[in-house]
Amino acid sequence: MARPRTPLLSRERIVTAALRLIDDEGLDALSTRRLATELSVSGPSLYNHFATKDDLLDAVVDSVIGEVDLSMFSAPPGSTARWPEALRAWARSYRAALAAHPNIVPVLAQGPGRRPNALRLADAVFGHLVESGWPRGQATRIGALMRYFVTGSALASFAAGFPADAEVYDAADYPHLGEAHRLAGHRGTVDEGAFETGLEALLDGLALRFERLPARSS
Amino acid sequence: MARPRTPLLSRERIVTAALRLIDDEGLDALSTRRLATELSVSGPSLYNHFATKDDLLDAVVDSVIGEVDLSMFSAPPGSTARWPEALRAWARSYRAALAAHPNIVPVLAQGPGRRPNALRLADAVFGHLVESGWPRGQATRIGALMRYFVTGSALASFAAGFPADAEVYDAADYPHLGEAHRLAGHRGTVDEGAFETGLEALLDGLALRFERLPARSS
DNA sequence: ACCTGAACACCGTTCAAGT
DNA sequence: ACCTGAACACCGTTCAAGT
Repeated sequence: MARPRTPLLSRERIVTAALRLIDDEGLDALSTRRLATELSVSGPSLYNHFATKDDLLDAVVDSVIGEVDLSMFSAPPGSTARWPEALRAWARSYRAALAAHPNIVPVLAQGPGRRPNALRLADAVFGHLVESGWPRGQATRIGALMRYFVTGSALASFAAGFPADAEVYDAADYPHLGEAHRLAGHRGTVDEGAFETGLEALLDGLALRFERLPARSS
Repeated sequence: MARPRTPLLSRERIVTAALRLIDDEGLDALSTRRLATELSVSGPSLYNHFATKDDLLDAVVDSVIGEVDLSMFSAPPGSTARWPEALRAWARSYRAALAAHPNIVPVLAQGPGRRPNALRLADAVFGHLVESGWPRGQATRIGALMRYFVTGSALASFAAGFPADAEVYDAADYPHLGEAHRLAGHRGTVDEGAFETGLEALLDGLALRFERLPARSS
């Protein structure tokens, strides 16, 4: 065929197909050749749009991060003590975006790198915390620890991590896990409950620290 | 050569070499052929000791989990309100074990599966919380959320995730990240500080919930 | 500029053959 | 039981060739 008069591929079409493949069959299922087949082109065609497979993965990751709502960080001025509400709403949106694509979370958890949406996210959180009265050092730490918690919670279902067959949990070896085989059945509620409990505990703990902050000038 | 009179390989030798390869060069550098070369045998030899590469990875992961200290959960009886101290000590040991081998954390974060050390860990945490007075449902959630936080914090350095070259952080795009290029220089202290802040906030938040629990009979 | 087939250096895994 | 070389069906990526 050689060059068609209207391009067969675009970065967007490739990213969409790659994400679907990862969602449906896991990160290991994404090979350049397989993806090309899915798009009805030959393998090397992809290299006209992305320099390497890693570059392509970066674009997939950033498209997922782009789904995270950041609007709560540009609230009207004067609402300075609203940071816990903003953080709560953001954490839920962040988790929802990642949990929709759990297979790609290990890639994304490596940090913002040069991905624009990831950098925008970090900027919005940090900026909001500083404007709310947190010292810059503390704001950095809070951004980090929130990312730890959210990515950890989206990385894999806690409940689904336990095998569903009861005979795994020999009472002699694991005296307290007798009911663990039932976890997989409740995976949605267990993970949701753990996330919400952890989020509220974190926000409460941070609020205690915020109250102890020396008075600020503003 | 064929079968030597004293075996060239053992599961332990293979696991040790695999972990070193992963630590030194990353998860992608671990191939069965490369690992075999490192061990001075031919590729297929490994299949006498592990059924698949995934089985081998499972063994590597479990050897890392085996380093986590669980002794704080078998404290003398009567110390029922000691769960925050136990959780704190455990979380630090857990994080230290994972942070020593960050490249394998994505694999390990998928859940305990059938790995004995991972199941032992889950059993110890859950058992201790229940014996301390937490309802079983809450104990499950706390085990989950602590794993979220610890694996998230060990998965990747927050600080190292930001590029060290200042020109990435265009002030027009990211108004608050002007100093972010310095993060990589402080990666140890930033990540340590974020982990400790988050851990204490979580424990404080959980303690508030523990106090609100209806009185228990015992 | 954008696609192709051929080619290179890799993979994980199977299997018959050797001791 | 435990190792070997040969083989199979895959990889990511490069490159010359086509329009």
